[in-house]
Amino acid sequence: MEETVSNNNPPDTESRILIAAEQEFMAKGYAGARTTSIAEAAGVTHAMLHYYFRTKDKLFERIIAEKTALLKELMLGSIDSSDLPLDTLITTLISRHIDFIAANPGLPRFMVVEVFGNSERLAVMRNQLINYAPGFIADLQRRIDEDVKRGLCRKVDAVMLLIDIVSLNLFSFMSAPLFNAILGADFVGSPEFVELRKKENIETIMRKLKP
Amino acid sequence: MEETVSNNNPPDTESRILIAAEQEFMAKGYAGARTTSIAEAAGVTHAMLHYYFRTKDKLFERIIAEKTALLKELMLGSIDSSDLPLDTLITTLISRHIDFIAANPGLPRFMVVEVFGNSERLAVMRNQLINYAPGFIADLQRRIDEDVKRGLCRKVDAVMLLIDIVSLNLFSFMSAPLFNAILGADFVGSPEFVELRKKENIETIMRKLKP
DNA sequence: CTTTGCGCTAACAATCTTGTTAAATAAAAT
DNA sequence: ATTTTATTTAACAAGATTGTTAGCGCAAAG
Repeated sequence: MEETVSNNNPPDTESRILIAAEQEFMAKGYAGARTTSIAEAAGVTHAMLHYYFRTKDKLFERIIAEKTALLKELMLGSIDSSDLPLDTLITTLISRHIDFIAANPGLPRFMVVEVFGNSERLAVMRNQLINYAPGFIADLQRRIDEDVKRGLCRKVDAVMLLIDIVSLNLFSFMSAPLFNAILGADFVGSPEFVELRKKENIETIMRKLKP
Repeated sequence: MEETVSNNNPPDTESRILIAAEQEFMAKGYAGARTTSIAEAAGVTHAMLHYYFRTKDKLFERIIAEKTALLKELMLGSIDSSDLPLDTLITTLISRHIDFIAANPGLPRFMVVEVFGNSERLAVMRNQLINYAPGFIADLQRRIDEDVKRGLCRKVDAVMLLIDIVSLNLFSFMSAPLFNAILGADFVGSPEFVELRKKENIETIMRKLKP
């Protein structure tokens, strides 16, 4: 098994670089990040960064891979819950998604800026996740269609529904400074805001589905 | 009156630099943009860029100012229509907003990355727009409350409603490559997608408001 | 004990990037 | 026509940024 970053031992050089790199890349993006700053933050010579990861690019790919793995976990978790009744499923989906975002506050912005907006990087990530998505979407559509027949749900496209959910969940966290400017300092990220958005978005989506 | 960029004369040096700078900054962000690339794309010596705009920073501020002016126009237009009935107002709001985004495809991403996510730059933009926002929000809340009393509308917070609208409208356009990967090449940006999102988002928001 | 390999450091180097400057040219004013 | 001002160019320069390399020390393997 590979060595993990988070154990009780003091982190070794490689881990320290990875931790610093994650912070720097998330805060400033690929173009804005400096390998020297990363090395400094990690408390190592900047030559060490190249010794362990060769290039800035490869170090970045490594961080992207970690983040992709996180998304994969999230998706697997969603698929796990897919035998719940439709309304419970969607409530759980939104709730889990927002909890995930709250636990990884910088991630949405990072993903949109560095991956979702970049076709090449997106293709790489897509290949890592492609096995999970289509099955889940088809499954969700089937579930919706069943409930439509029973008169419990309006006819809705699963992809459009997921787009709505992701949009509603992600945007406010991506634009945290904007929303803090509107709603008061440090409101986004507070447990109250997290719960508020959950409730609000679940309500919005449920009403969209009601016949 | 100040000289505009878009007239029939061949654009002068300053305009050419501005056009190239806009493209470069929108495509790569502040950190990723190179003044030499901008100068090259504009077909001028890179010294000219410094002659006209002194520094990369000042050039960037100029682009930000232009984009802020665009947003200001959008907001003014929204306030103009604020004497319509509530449902028409919101339909118009969403429709106008999405048309605006479709006419300025790179803008949402640029704004979120370079402004909404950056407290200092956000403060500058906020000062340019602050005169318009609070009045509009208060106005909208008053309109909602009126309709609530008449039993035409559910009790909803105007700020939360606007957050929902902006989230639903912006996110898919910001993540165009992601959505194209899901929905098929070049789907986002097509007139069909624009109209689809309009319809979908209006429907979503209307259902959120229904008593 | 010696040797091998790994982690590490310090110094160096190539290229990129932003910004300056002195001088040439064109345009405008007097 | 002459002076003044604005625009442009080419060359230069400082510093940042990524990446390399030669060699040191140390621990483990032989």
